Amino acid sequence: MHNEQPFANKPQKMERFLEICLLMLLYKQVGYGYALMEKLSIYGFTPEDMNIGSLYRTLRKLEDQGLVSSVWEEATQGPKRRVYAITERGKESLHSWIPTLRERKTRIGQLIDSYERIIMEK
Amino acid sequence: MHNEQPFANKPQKMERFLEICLLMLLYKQVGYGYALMEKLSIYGFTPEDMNIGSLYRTLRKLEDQGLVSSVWEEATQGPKRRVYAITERGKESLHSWIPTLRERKTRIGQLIDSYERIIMEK
DNA sequence: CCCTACTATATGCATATTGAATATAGCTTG
DNA sequence: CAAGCTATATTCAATATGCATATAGTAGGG
Repeated sequence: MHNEQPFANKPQKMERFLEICLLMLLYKQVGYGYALMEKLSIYGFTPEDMNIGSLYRTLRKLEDQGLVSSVWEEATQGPKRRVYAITERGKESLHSWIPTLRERKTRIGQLIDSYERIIMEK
Repeated sequence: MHNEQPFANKPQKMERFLEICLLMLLYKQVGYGYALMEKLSIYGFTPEDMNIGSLYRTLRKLEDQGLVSSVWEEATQGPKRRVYAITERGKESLHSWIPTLRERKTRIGQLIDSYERIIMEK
C-alpha cells in the first residue's frame, strides 16, 4: 500500500535522513541490508550506533511505500540476500528531498555561525 | 532527575535538532514557549508544521534534564508565561552538539554532491 | 456585561517509532 | 558437528509524536 501524499517533505522531518541515505545508496547501486549497513558509514552512521533491526524495518517501510523493490538472490557464499533496488517512484522521492537537504544544511550552518558569534563576544 | 550520561550525542540522532535550536535561542536570550515557536522559523520550523504541544513537551523535557530552568512571569498584557533560561549544564550540552552539527552539515553536503554527480552523468 | 477571539500552557489518547534482545537459518571452518 | 559468521526478521517494552481538547486569563466589540 502506497502513501497517498507522496512527496510532502516537511523541512524539519530529518529523522528521515536514514531513509534518504538508503535511497541515495540504492540510486548508485542495488544492495542488501547487511552491506548497506556498512556503506551507511559514508553518511555518518557507525555500525556501533546503528540498529540493524531498524535498518531492516526501514527498508521494508520503503518497500511498502513503493520507493524500493526487492528480490531474493543467492549469494556466491553465505545465506540468501534480499537485494533492494530503487524504483522510479523512489528516484522521484529522493529528488524531492534535495531542496529540503539544502535548506537543512543552510539552517545548521546558521546555527553554528550564531553559536560562534556568541562565544566570540563572551 | 537528570540524565546520567549527559552529552553522549550520537551523530545520527538529529531528530533532536529542535532541542538544539531551543537551547541556542535560549542561549541568546530567555524566552517562553509561545514566542519561541515563532523564533524557531529562523531554523526552518514553520508554525504550520510545528506542533505546539510537542514544543511545550520538549521544553519540559529539557527542564527535566536540567538543561533549562523556568519561572512564571506576569506579562505586561495577556496571561502569565513560563519563561525559560538556559542553565550552565544546558550551555555545555549545546557546546557538545556543535561538532555533531558540523559533521551532519558535511554529510548532507556529501549526499547532495553525490546526487548532483549522478544526475550529471545521466 | 457578554460574546468572541487571541494568548499561553498543558494534557489525553491513539498511533508510530525506536532500542534491545532474541529467533531463525544457512554457510564456513576446523 | 560445534562454533562463529552472514543475513534477515520479529517481539516487546519504552518513547515519541500528531491531533484534539482542556484550561484560563486577556482584550475588544457591541
